[in-house]
Amino acid sequence: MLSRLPPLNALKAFEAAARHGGFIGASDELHVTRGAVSRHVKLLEDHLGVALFVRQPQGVRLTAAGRQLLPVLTNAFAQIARETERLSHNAAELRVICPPGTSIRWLLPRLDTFQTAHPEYRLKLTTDFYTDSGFDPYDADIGFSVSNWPNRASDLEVLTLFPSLLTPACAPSYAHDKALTLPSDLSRCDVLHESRAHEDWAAWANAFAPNGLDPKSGQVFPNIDIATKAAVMGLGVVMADLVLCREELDSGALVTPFPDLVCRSPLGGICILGGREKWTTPKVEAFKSWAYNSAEQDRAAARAILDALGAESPPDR
Amino acid sequence: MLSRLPPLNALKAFEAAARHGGFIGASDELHVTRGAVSRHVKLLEDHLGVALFVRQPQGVRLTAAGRQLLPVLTNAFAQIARETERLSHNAAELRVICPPGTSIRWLLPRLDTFQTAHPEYRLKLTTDFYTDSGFDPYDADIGFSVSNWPNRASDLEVLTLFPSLLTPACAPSYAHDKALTLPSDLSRCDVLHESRAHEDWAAWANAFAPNGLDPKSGQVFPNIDIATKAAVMGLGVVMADLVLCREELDSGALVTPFPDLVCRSPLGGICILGGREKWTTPKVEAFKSWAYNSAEQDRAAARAILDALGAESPPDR
DNA sequence: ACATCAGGATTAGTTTTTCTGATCCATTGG
DNA sequence: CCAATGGATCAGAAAAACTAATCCTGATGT
Repeated sequence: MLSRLPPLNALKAFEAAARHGGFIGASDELHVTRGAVSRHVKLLEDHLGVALFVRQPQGVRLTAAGRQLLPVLTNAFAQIARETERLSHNAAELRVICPPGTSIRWLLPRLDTFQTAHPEYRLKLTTDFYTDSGFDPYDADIGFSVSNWPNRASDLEVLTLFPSLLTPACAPSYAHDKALTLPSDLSRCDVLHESRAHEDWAAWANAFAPNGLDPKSGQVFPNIDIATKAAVMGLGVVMADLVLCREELDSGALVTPFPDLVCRSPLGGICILGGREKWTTPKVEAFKSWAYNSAEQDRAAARAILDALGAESPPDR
Repeated sequence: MLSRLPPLNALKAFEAAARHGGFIGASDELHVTRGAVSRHVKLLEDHLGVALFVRQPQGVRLTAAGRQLLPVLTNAFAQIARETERLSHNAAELRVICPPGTSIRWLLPRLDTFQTAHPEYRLKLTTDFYTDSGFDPYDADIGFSVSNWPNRASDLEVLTLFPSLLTPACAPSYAHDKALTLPSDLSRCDVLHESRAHEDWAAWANAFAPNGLDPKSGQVFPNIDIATKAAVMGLGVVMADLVLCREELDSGALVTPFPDLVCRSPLGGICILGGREKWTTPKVEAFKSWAYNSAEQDRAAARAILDALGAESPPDR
């Protein structure tokens, strides 16, 4: 393809002029003056060595050559326009995947501030764990761990938003009924789980109640939001994330029988995960910085709790 | 199509870069520096709001978006290149139609001077009367009359090269044998015709030998060249064009029994005919001016003959 | 470990292109 | 005859593209 193309802008001017049947229409469409269109067309005619328009006082008429060239250009430009628009449109879409619990308890309540801060992006949230539901992979993933992101642990970037601090929680009446004062008392309780695993209970039990309870026992709920609501309704003890359950803890709907026995989630915390390729694109950058700023309160709260406990744990990046 | 297109030169730069897998290859192809390509690509990426390349120290790699865009552009540019090249190629071709007699006796002997004067045009000569043998009509027609040009007498331009002057001619021996001294002597002769019509004999007979001979009698040859050669061989009397038969007349191969009885051809003369649309294009203009200049001698000769006869006929344009 | 190299990014300054805005010109319609 | 339409043209101004030099990063080679 050694420079066999005529000046492309001249082609564009000709295409517009031919389509409008005159230079004025083209100049309106292209937002330039008639003279500019006239010049472009002449340039193209000189380049090709063939007249494309017959000039008449009433306006221009296409020559045979012009009639042959027009549809080719219109078609070629349409193809280009279609594809570039599709890319732009795609680029303006910010596809985020976030599991239901985190969505309901953290992301969704804050999302409107992102939309107002970045109206240029249309955010598409998927709460399934991994719907590989599209041509194109997701731009970012919010969640507890790397495990959500399908088969690509290598080129993955991570930004932690806030640590996940765990302690058992239940309705005040339930704590009273079960007379919860020691971790070992939990063996008398109904343990509530979110679906995915039992790592949270296992980690806490490992730290504070070795052999005191079976992490695999108890009822399983589809996500942490429903498990927490079940605890509020007095169905048992949930392993509460101090950030995600702050509302219930603040309002007294849930109480923590062992407020000093707090452990970090083995999953590390809530973070944003993303493929390296897209990690520094403007839209992901915008989302990351919005999310990180939105989590500032949560990080502060977690820091306060850790400090109050004597801070034996170093801050994470 | 309201300006939905990205900067076209940026698209071209991207396409070349993507095809070459690097900016250096593209800069070679486009004959610009690497920086220019880099800038173009960045401009396009900014315009689309999406990265097309992943920059790495070893070079660039296409992103998913770039991979999607590349084939569309390559294809669109190829279509444009194909059509514009076809038009250019066509434009460099000068298609001339000229009947065989005029071709052999006037055009062909002079054609090489046109090719050397205008090597930028490839001349394609067709000696059929009207081969509508192509997508595109002919650029010019050389011949006696308007009649060759198919069904388009209205938007037709004409340039006369030289007038056609007619007088009977035959081999010297034939003139001697038949003792030709008066036009009425022709009734004893074999009249030789070129194929197309008998207007030439009819016109001459009408002017100088009313009722003296039957213009429809005699032998018919496919073109004026063969008819003339037949006359040279002593087969009869041909109605000779003083320009087209000058060689035989000068050499004495043919003689004119009635040198003072010259009439103008009813077909008017040899001219160039052309459609109005192409009449002033550079290539037709070049051909016209070359042909007109090449005919200068012939016009002078015709003028001399007319002057010698007393010039009762006005010069034609 | 250090120099070197390849490939791209960046930037200032220059060249080239393109655009404008005013002016002309030919035709057409009232 | 005059105004309006549609294009051509030209000088000056604005914008874009290009160059050339330099910087940067990771790979390579000794």
